[in-house]
Amino acid sequence: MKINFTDDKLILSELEHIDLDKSCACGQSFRWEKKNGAWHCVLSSKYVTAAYENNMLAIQPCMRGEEEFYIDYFDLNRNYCDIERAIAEDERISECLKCAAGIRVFNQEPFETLISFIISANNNIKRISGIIERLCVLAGEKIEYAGNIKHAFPSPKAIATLSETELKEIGTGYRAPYILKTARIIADGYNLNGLKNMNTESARKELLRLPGVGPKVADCILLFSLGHKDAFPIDVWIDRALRAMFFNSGKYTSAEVKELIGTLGEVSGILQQYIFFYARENNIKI
DNA sequence: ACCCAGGGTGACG
DNA sequence: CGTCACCATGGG
Repeated sequence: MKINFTDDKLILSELEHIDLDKSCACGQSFRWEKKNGAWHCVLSSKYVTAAYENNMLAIQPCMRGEEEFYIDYFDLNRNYCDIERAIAEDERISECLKCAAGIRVFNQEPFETLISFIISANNNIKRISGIIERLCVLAGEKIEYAGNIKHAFPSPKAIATLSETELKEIGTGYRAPYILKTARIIADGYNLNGLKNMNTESARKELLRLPGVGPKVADCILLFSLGHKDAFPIDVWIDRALRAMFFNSGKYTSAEVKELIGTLGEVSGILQQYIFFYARENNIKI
């Protein structure tokens, strides 16, 4: 990877193949928005745009000294060639590469990921995105850049001080009390970042104590924001994919799937993203 | 009208 | 430990 700057633009070149469109739209993050050729988002209270062309990733605005944040966010220090080679060599999942090659698992902000995936429960990606956008408009700081306006994801305190009625009015439904209770716990000083330094199982047990966080949501938070790439979220799509690809379209026990995930290695959660993308792209049904 | 979506909770065995 | 009704909402 080569790092260059022109004015307020960071240009990363000599990257392995990365598919920014798939990565931003695959359902790991709900806030990236594509506007005339570039992806727009607010990360750590800053407006940012990202565009990929000619094998170069351009991030703007980004000043010298800020590049490490984005290199980490897009997981650019990880060798995805090795990961895709491992997938290619596993006949059970190699098919996923046809459509999912280039996917990257972002390293997102823990609180935003926590609340976002509480909202995701028994919901669909389009509606999740809409709810989160309304939540940001309702309680997030307005951020402007070059004539563009977006709202930052609200702080724990900003959500904790909302009313349950306000949360229901933006479409959160029965999840409103979960969002409120969990935001209050975080605003009260709970150290989410501390979970990065624990082993995956311990961090998972901690997350499961938060209202609205069950096994699947916990695994998403671990994988997408706490650096635990061995967390393997199983939603309805992955459930179908696992049955189709590993269990001859039949049922599996928790012990069997745990064993399977173990065989997929230390970054099984990243492989999960390739499988998830494939399952949705092909609308697999059992 | 019915089914589904990046499921969690609580009750019950 | 596993199962299951119930939970809001909007799109297919």
